[in-house]
Amino acid sequence: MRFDQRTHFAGELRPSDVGKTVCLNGWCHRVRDLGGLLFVDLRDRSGICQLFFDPAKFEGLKSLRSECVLSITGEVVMRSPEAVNPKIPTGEIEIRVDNFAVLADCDVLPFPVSDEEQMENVSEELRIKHRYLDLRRPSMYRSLAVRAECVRLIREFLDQRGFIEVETPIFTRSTPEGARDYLVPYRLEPGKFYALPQSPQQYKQLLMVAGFEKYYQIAKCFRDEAQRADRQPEFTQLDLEMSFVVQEDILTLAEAMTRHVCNACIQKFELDLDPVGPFPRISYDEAMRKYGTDKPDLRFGLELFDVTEIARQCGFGVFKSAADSGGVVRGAIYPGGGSLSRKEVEKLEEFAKSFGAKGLAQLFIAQEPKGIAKFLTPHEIEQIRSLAKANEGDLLLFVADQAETADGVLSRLRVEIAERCGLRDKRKLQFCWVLDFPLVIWNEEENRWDATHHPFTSPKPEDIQSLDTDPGSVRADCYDIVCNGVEWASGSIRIHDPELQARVFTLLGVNEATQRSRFGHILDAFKFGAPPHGGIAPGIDRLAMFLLGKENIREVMAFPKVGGGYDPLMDAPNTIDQAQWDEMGLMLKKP
RNA sequence: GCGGGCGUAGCUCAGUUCGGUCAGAGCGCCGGCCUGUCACGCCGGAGGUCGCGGGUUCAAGUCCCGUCGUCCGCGCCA
Repeated sequence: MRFDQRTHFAGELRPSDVGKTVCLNGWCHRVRDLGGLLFVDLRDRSGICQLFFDPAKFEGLKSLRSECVLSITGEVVMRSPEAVNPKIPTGEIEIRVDNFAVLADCDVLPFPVSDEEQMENVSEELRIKHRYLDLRRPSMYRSLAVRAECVRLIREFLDQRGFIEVETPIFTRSTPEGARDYLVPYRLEPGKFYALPQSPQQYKQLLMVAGFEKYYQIAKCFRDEAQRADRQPEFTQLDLEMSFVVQEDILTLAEAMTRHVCNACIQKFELDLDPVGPFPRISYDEAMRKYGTDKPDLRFGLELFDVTEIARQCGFGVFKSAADSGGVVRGAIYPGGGSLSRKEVEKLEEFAKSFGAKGLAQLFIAQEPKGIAKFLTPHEIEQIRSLAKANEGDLLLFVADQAETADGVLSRLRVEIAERCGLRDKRKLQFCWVLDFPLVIWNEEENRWDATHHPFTSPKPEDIQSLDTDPGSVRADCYDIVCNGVEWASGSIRIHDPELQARVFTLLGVNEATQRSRFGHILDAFKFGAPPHGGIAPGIDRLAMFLLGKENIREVMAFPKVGGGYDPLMDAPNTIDQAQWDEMGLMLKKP
């Protein structure tokens, strides 16, 4: 089809363009047919401009339907003062159309594309099935534009500092550690499979051995695990690695980059966010002690407190037995919670139970303390009040259980309390560093040590001596960036000494034969002059979520999948032809 | 793997408590009217396997059982 090329973008026309004859290409956003005159809002990537049609001059105006594709020529004219629309940037002018052509018709739409308010409630599956329509909405375009700008700023920042961007393979080998792999059958040897990378971890270390020194990649990662609002089966990380660095070098670089990228985006897109400040640093131990989690939301205080020692001595059976059986008694503070109704407190208890608490003991701080006060002496109550830094009118909530359970419950309760108290400031992106993770944690079920981060993470040099005697006490050169209670980036200094790497593998229960078969390539590589190196990997999708204030990762991905990893747009995954089964040498196992 | 919410017109929802004028609304769509709208307005109309299957009942959108889909969460996510 022939059509005239546009001379201008619809959203950029202003009174200064009055008198010009322009050609616009775009979509029919909305039609207003007043009988003796007709208006169309024409939309393109840049915005919206009102078109004026004189029905006396044209045939076929009935073919102007929502979301059809239009090409028009006409003259830019001023609107009369009372006809100005202050809601849109082009509202002072309109186009008097001389010629128009419908380049493509549009069927009845599955959802109201032009109505952002109604689109809020449209089912996600339907939006994703017709994503090409959903993405026509200016708000969706803007989300992807912010995301693209993040990536552009990252590239610019790292390129200026001498990094080289390298692509690593999507077809690689399975590493049974960590998440479940996505597998791709290998045609030439039936029974063998590629795996899609959970991250480019090993490749980037090999690039360090190769002497690239400063590498990054905007890398697709694949993990076959259950989805969440902020997790998709395939997602994107900024993967970066540097040689001849210590932990401080990575921290400095990553923090500077993050602040630069965020603040530039906030400014460019006029995002509803305060500038991102320096990142506080806290140790893993401190995070666990104060917040019960290694990803604390630091927009507010509400520190947890530990009353195990008081509990051990007290006359309250629930507390005492928990303390005596190796558990803990920890608590959270609800400022002003003394005025909550019984029903509201019950809701908090239900909340706690849904995360595994057996109960939620309450202590109301007042002239006449209530709740579990009757089981405690005035001295004990005062000790607890002091530990909790509580004042009159506050409510203290306690979980008595094994430390892991108590922390799990209380860390979530703390966030819930903050939410109810309006302490989760939407304007704030509170990044922080969490440092000094333990190298390994004991896996009760499998009866072995697991790597906290991954098996290539270096122990702190000063802790290596305890590797064999007291592995649980060994800290790692490992660091996370957390933002508003969400893990955003994770990194470490890597082991570059094959002997130390072998010792760590042995600690993790990976025997020598398995080390050879599964990690031989990287152990070999390290024998040929591996430099000290380390890196970090922040999530690109989540960064876009932070900046846009989105709770859902699908809002910042062009073509996301729904719940079970299903893509309603492509109808994938799907069956394959018998010939493809045969060619792959595969058969379906009968259930 | 588990728990909870939702599933009724193209879209968003009401109706499900307590089975019986209960096939409804707004938007969209179609037709008509309309010379300054911008969520245009007014009049009229079409449109439904109440997710699917089974059961109870004289009678099921409504109650029971099963199942599928989706959303949120738990487990999982080196």
